[in-house]
Amino acid sequence: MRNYVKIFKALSDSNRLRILKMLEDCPMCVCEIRAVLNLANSTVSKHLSLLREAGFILDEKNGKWVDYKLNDKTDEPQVKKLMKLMTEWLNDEARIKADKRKLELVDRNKICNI
Amino acid sequence: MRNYVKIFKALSDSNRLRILKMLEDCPMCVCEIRAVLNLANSTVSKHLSLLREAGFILDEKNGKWVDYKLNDKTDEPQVKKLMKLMTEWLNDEARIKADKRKLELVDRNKICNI
DNA sequence: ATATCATTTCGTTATTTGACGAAATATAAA
DNA sequence: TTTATATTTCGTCAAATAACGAAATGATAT
Repeated sequence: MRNYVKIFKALSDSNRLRILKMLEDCPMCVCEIRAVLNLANSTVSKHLSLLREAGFILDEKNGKWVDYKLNDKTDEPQVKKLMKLMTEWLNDEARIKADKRKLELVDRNKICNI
Repeated sequence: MRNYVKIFKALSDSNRLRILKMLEDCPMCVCEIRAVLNLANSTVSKHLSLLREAGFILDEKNGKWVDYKLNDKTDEPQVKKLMKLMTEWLNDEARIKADKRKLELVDRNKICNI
């Protein structure tokens, strides 16, 4: 039960939904996500840790960055099912489409250097 | 987007999940739910209004009671899909099974009269 | 019409959440 | 090894949430 609540809580914030939808396109580091969402770095980091604890994403060290990506191969059936649904949902939302466009222009070598 | 958040928020509370699982078995009034969950009447009423606003349940006047029931025929695809999943999920949880057993013993003519 | 009773609304309180900036950590580059 | 920089953790604050009891509402039954 507790785990179900954790999973649904992870999905019940618009910034976290935006993050998940962007990660469908490609892995991203904290400062790339920050550049799109216009949030503080620490805020993005917190959102990512909630998504990770719920099982939706994985992190991977990559040079000086930490890349976050969807946990596509999860063996948790609930998470797997919800991630599948999420790929079908929200695709027509203006906000989501705008995020994805903005994401294409983001170059981690330029936008970092806080 | 706002609607997605509302839907997931509705599912991200254990008392609301317990309510939804009980409603799979039969419609219930506020004081029946209250008797199973051991919450104040007003608290149950609030949970029900959140579930209703998210589209998961409907209410129907029935004599002096208001019966709440699952909104099985909803035309909102997200709600429909999630309700389908919920019927498959949580069935083995001890808490849910206990709720359903307790529910069978509840007689609204006896347990109301607060 | 009045009394009864299920439900909702209101006001309050404690807890959780989402945000921030600053400090701590860890890795890469010089 | 020092410096730069990406990320996380910590402390704080404002807003949202979940709980309660009391009061208000609405419908039934006497």
